[in-house]
Amino acid sequence: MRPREHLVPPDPIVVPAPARSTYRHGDLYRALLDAGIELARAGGPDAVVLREATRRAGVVPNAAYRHFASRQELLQAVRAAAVSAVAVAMEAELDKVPRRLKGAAAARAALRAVGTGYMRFALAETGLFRMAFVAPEKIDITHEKAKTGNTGLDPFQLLGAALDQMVEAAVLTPERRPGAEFLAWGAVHGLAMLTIDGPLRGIPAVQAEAMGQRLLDMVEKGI
Amino acid sequence: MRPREHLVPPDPIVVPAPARSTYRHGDLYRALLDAGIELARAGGPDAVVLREATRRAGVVPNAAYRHFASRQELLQAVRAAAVSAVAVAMEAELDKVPRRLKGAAAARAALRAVGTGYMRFALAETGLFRMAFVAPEKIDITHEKAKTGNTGLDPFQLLGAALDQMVEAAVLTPERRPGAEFLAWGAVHGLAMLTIDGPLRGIPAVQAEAMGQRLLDMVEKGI
DNA sequence: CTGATTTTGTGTACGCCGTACACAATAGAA
DNA sequence: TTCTATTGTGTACGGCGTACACAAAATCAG
Repeated sequence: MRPREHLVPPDPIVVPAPARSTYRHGDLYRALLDAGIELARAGGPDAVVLREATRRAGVVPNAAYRHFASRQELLQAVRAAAVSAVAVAMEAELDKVPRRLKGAAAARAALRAVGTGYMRFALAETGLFRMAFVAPEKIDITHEKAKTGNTGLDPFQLLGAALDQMVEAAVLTPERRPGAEFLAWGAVHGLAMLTIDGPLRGIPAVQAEAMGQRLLDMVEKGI
Repeated sequence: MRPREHLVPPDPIVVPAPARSTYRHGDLYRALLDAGIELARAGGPDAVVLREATRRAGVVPNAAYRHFASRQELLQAVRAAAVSAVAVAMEAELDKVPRRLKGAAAARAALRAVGTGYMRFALAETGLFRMAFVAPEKIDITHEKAKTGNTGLDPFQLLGAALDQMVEAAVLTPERRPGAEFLAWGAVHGLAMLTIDGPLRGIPAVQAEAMGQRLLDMVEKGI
């Protein structure tokens, strides 16, 4: 828990206050989560301000504490939603893989789809992407349902499945399989970071895409 | 500029107050920068709290504004120092490369040294590493002197030099050279992030090292 | 050397944040 | 219906970044 700059409320104009009639809100948990997601989408993890979320839900700041023990807990919930969105983006790319592809070609295409989905999500939803992969408080490799896409798999599992497929198709030897997700994930993740935050920031989407494909070539060849 | 949690001062016990005798501090800029570096080392970017830095320098909060226009500007200075430290870590690995190696072997060893230095720094100085590569406010690919190591090169330039060496040694074809730093950097950076913040966090140093070398194999083979 | 000027640190103040604690309004159970 | 657990409110605190007016000391003009 560290302090942070003070700020004009993240978005003071939009969503002034829903104006509640009943004393009870109805679904404050959801409202706060949604507000948090919206804030994260617009400005990444730092923009997820508890007070602003309650403001948008039309409720007093402390009301949040009936549903989240702390800001950190709200952040975790938003994070889970962001991770889930990444999974959905991957699944979208996987769906584009032609069904007619078999064996090695299909396996390669699947791995590429997973990587491409990841990269595209990073570019299209930068705030949520950053939210998804900030340092969690505690190590949670737990595959909670809140983090999955439509297939019920989270991003890590989707990647693992693609790699398994490569082993089956004999594109990847079984000895190289253990830990391979970290090589692939790491490579793609790093490039994504360079593109959204680092020296590659602001390059045209076409070039970013090209660089992404080139990196996937490298992974495919070198993994 | 987003808010952040409030906190017990990052380290309330240590460094209570140097207790100044003269009205002027002497070198407040340096003192604040050093305090900032110390804070970053201990807790990453979020731990760099302007008020705490002034506290450690034994000065009133606003005094900082005579040397930094904002907290953000202090952060930038700390960041430059962190980047410089990364360069030094890379140079340390480069120095270990046996002088007798020539041509291809030397080039490969240099690239590996750069990557290894990066990874090791990430593990050994996590706070500074995070500081070095947080999203800068503005794109600054500027190679300022504050960011270089002992050779006068910053991390990016050290990597570039290693890749140039690979082209000279004909390990890397000239067509593949442009943009190659982003592939290599991205891959290593991503793995570093997974290791310090992601699912690989907390794994024994030996395993982390092994994974790093495996990733460098992949880069070497696939770039 | 002396007085004016510039630099650098101080004091006070504001609004924002996360959050603790006591209290009020309501919904659901008995 | 009354009792009780839940959920939202009011008030308050301390920490943060930072604006503005002021004070001390170093620097410079004469």
